[in-house]
Formats: sequence, C-alpha cells, structure tokens
Amino acid sequence: MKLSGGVEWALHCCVVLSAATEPTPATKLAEFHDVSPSYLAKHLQSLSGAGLIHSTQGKSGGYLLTRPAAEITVLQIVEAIDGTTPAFRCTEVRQRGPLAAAPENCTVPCGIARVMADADRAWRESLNAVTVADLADDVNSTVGPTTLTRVDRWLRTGAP
Amino acid sequence: MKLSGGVEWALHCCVVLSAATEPTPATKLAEFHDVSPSYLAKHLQSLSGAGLIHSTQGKSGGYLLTRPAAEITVLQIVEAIDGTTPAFRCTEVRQRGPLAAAPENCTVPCGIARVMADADRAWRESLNAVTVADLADDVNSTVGPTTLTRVDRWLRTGAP
DNA sequence: GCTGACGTACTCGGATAACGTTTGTCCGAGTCCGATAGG
DNA sequence: CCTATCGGACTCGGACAAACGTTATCCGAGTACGTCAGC
Repeated sequence: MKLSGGVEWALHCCVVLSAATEPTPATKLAEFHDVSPSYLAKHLQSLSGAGLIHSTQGKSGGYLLTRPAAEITVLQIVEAIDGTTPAFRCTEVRQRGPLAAAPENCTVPCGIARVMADADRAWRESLNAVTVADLADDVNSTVGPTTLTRVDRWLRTGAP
Repeated sequence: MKLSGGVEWALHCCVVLSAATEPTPATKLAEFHDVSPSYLAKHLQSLSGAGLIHSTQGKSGGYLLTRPAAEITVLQIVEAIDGTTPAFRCTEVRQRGPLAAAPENCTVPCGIARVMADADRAWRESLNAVTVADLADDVNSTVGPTTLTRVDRWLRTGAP
C-alpha cells in the first residue's frame, strides 16, 4: 500500500497558501519546495478541481485557498489527490468456488470487508480531525513564530 | 492508495486454514476460492516467510497455521502481504528550497509527517484488534454454525 | 510375516515475462497588466 | 491630464510519453508416501 507522492507536496502547498496574502503561481510554489513545476501543477489542478483552491489567470494570477485554513482538513486534501475509493476492494470471493454462497445471502458485506472498512474509516477520521490551520500553527510553534510571515514575504518579494 | 489484491485472498485462506484439520495444499485453496493457483502460491509464500503458516512438503503436504487462530491478527496478515512500510513516506520537503530548514533543526518529524503517522497507527491498531478466530466466528454466526465444518470436509474429501 | 530400500508423485520455492498505474513532461487556450496613442 | 485601446507576457488547463510496481506464470529442488524385494 503506497500513497501517491503528490500528497505530501499538496499538503505543504496548502500550508504555504494559508500564509499567502496574494495569489501564488504554481512556479513559485515549485521553486519554494524545489520540486518539478510541471508535476506540481498537475496536483494543484486536482486541488482546484476538488474546490479546495481557486485559480486566477493572467499576469499576477495564481492560487489561493477558497476557504479559511481552519475549514480545510487534511482528509480533504488527501482525497483530492488520491481519490476517495477505499484501499481495500472486496471482490466477493465468498460467491466463487465450489462452496460459493448464494448472492441472495450476501446482502451485508462479509466479515473481512467489514474489518477493512472499519480500519479505513479510522484512518480517514484521524485525518479529518486535523486542519490546515493546525498544521500552520504547528510550523509556527516548532520552527519559530514568524516563519509563515517570512514565507509570505519570500513569495511576494523573493527576500529570505 | 490501493492495497494489494492478494490481501483479500490471504485473509480468506487463513480463515479456511483455521478450520482445516490437516495440511492443505495451495492448489486446494486456489480451487476452493476459484483463483489463479500460481499467483495464490506466491502470496502463501509470503505468509510462510512471515511465519504465520507452516509448510510441509511431500505427498500429503500443504499449509497449516503455526499458531491458534486467536493469536493471529488481521494486521499480521496484511503486513505479511503488503509490507510494513507506512503508506506515507516523508521526503523532508522542509529541508529543500530557498528557505530550507537546517538538518539540525529537524530532529523531530514535521507536523505533516506526524499527522500521517498517527492516521497510519490508527489504521493498524484497528486491524490489530481483530483476529482470524474472530473472522471465523463471524462466518459461522452469519452463514451458519456448521459452515467451517463443511469447509473442512470439502478440503479433505471434496464432498459439498 | 516383517523390514529395509527404492521409485514415484506430489509438494513448495524462487526466478521470469506482461500489464496497468503512477510519475513526469510538454504545448495550447485564456486572461490580466502595462504601455501607448488619442481626446 | 485623463481615458480607451492595443499588445505582450504570464497564468492555468488538459493531452501526451516513460518508468516503476503489481499481476500473472512457469519450471526446478526437495520430501513424504506407497510399493516391492529380500530376509
């Protein structure tokens, strides 16, 4: 089981965008994180398609969060990049083979599918309990109180 | 994020093996579930390598659980097939780019990595709370009390 | 009748190809800012 | 001096290849059982 690598980039980008005071183009975000601009653009499009960020075109265009950072959860970002389909997909093995169960007896998921679905739910609930604002606060309290302010200044002026 | 399809087969096989009274060859398990024998064998090898099932060769050889079903958790099976590496892998983005953090300031994981690790832990704890014996009980209480007994009889004789 | 060795058939185990998904890249359509010319 | 128009450059968005991992398969090494010959 592997999560798409773009999830990490998207999360960092959202934290950065929560500190941005004006639209930030994808190239700036890519330069800031030192990653491939083309590939990052692809993931930002996914975030845009999910309605988490809003894009404006033109000379001073770029991306901006559509909601306050406290109203965007980590789960929403993960699902925007990685999709909402559960990791485990039941193929109804019990309905195959010589002792197959009849379809009319399979109105409820089998025990294995239920266990996996419960675990998936626990995973998603854990991610849904944290917002982008929480992540931003963590950065400020860990690295330094003025970190995100300096990030915003770098995005606007390029000064460290 | 997608889980290996072999996980489902491995779980079903372990439930069946918990009912088996004598070594069961891979071909029987494949026939019972109506899946590819060669590919199922590969996953059974993974389970064997993890020490969850024991293999005996020869004419009446096959696979058998190494422990009582109540001492084998779903998590152990999932990790045997899918590996123990977490779904999210932190690439230390914070140490890259123009405002990179110094490595000596990165003694603890960043907030994003912590959140993802917490979710992973919740997922694994949820899976670790269920044993193969629980799954077997569920089958007996859902389909019928004699289901696994009939499965064992089919494995030995071939009679439905 | 009992014991020992042998042959056979069946088992697992690892090494080997084909497919699909993810990753990575590129170019085109659309839009806003600034310069410029006219009133 | 103010305003309307035009040009240019920068932005996002979607369509197009390459690489990795998963899926699927095969054949070889090893072992326990059944048989058979000898005692």
